[in-house]
Amino acid sequence: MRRVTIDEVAERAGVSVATVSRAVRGLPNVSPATRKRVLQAAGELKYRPDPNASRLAAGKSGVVIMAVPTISSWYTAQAMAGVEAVLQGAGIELSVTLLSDSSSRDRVVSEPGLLASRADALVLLDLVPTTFEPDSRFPVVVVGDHSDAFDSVSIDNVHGGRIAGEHLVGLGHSRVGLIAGAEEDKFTAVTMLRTRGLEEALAGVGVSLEENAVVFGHYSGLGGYEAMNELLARPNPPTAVFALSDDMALGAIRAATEAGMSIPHDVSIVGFDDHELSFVLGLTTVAQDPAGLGAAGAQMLLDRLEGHSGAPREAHGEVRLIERSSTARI
Amino acid sequence: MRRVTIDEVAERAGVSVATVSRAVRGLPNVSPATRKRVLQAAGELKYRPDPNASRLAAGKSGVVIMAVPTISSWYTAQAMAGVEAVLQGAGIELSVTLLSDSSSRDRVVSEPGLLASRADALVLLDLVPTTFEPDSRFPVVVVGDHSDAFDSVSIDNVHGGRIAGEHLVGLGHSRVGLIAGAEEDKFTAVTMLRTRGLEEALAGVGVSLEENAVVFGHYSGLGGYEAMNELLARPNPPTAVFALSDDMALGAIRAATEAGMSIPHDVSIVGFDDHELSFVLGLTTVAQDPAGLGAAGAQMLLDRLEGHSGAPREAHGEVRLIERSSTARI
DNA sequence: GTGAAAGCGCTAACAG
DNA sequence: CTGTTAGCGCTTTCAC
Repeated sequence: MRRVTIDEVAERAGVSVATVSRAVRGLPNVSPATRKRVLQAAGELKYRPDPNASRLAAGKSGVVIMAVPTISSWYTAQAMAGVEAVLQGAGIELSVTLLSDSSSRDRVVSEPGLLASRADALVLLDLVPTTFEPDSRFPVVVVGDHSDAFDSVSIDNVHGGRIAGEHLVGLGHSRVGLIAGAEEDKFTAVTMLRTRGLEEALAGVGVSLEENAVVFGHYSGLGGYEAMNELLARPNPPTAVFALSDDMALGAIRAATEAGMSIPHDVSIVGFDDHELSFVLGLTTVAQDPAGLGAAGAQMLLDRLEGHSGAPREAHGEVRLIERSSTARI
Repeated sequence: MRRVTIDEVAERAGVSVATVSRAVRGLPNVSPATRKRVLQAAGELKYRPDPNASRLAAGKSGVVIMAVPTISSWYTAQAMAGVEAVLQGAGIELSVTLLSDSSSRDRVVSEPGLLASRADALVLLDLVPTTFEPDSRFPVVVVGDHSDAFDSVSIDNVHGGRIAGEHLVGLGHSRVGLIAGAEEDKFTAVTMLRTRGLEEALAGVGVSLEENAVVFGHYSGLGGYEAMNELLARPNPPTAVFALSDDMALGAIRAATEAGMSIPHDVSIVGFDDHELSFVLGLTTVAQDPAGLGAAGAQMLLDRLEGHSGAPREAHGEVRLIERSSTARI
């Protein structure tokens, strides 16, 4: 597997390395005959340009890094798939970096430039840089959250929370519980925004979200299960529960069922995400499309890489309520 | 963000570039005082080595590529997380390549060397190379499947299928249905092996898996849902169903419930994976740990990268049956 | 349309 | 312990 170099191809084709370089990259200024000869030689030798050499010489890396807070969630996987799809189409490599602990997140958030040495551009999932100044030579896009300084693509989380709340309110519920994400959610405003949306909906009918009707489920199924158990143990349990992710909602359903309640008869549950199992399990939920967000973000990056400059752009993904069988009139 | 080069750091620290190179990489043969001075200068200048230059000069890329058949499944996400964790610990980048269509899979499977130009090593998820010859200079590890030619780490799928089958048989079931993966599963033997395990268990009590008790669910929740509906529409529906993934099992549960059946009373269901929601939803399943597989595979790669040579090694992950509430005596 | 030559920024002997 | 000196393989002016 010794590397076949451009020199060998040049020699075999009887041309200079410069010509080989042009020919294999499809650049102009190569006669059809020469190009054919070069391509043939390259093929016979199984020549593959060394990406590192190319990038070094060309002054760019051909790699974009995607930094994610966690890798094994439905949301992350979807977003990655979306990013990967458009990047692959552009011949760019996707490198994934996990920022699992908050110290590594802090580091990237305050100094995204650290990653600049490893790639041409950066996509941040649910993370927004604080002190970093935009630099036209190092495009950064924020997916899943909003940023004033960088390109970003996100959903309207307040609206998402609101439609969930309105749905519940519309069904006559006034005592609604909230299963929020993680308490130490410092870098994403998601929990906060969705909560605000819910509160707005409740306020519309003169109800407020009680302090002790909020529990945290850490965006996991198990977390949602435990959170629901807590909720049900309260003196005056809610008649409806809004979980900020489908995983948590499903856990909540389980808890309610085990407690002998039937859904939606005894308690209504709304989730957020619309991941595949939600359909299958009949969960009413606020649907979003993280793969679409990722794809849109990657596209913005590509534009920047192609020289597009200008003010930070902002795109928004859709959210909509999908009514299934986990909610009902009280 | 013009690149700060090693020369500038060298000049500022009053040493040669070679010394800077050693110092920043933590190599020996640099006096503490000098190292300190260099690091300081580097810090002030915000120097970051150009990865492409480093890789080119060093003759290696510091990148390993992981090729996956799909990116947005629980299994893949878990495996990626495992790989990423150990690679990150070794300062190696993880680049992900999606091989979504079978032609791209074909290409990689028959010529993994194509990816060799982009990385130091390759981890293949559920894909095993056919014609490619191992090359000590380009380590390849297969995760999730077995290979004679390469290092591999997998689970005993036959055993997994067997314990699921034995569990069902032990509960008195003899008419069991199978929800298998995708029909066009050419490159992974997973479906085949688990099926064989089930058949062995059934054979133990003189029963055989009937042809028309097998349907395909494409490893998705929706697929499992539809597959279960098919199964239930048959003349003599099974009293127990083994789904080759939890996603499909959960879909199957939904289908059965909708059909007015209660689980496990009317029909028992066993899944495979033990992903988080399975616990939450009380699914009896064959547990496996793809993150562990990924981590083990990455470790093997690291060993190879450090010069370990020798025959292909083979590691196995555990599988075990977790009994919950979706199965019962007939 | 094609070639010669000068690097891209860094690492790795080899001296000292 | 530190500096010198070749390249790594490719791209890119600038001549021809």
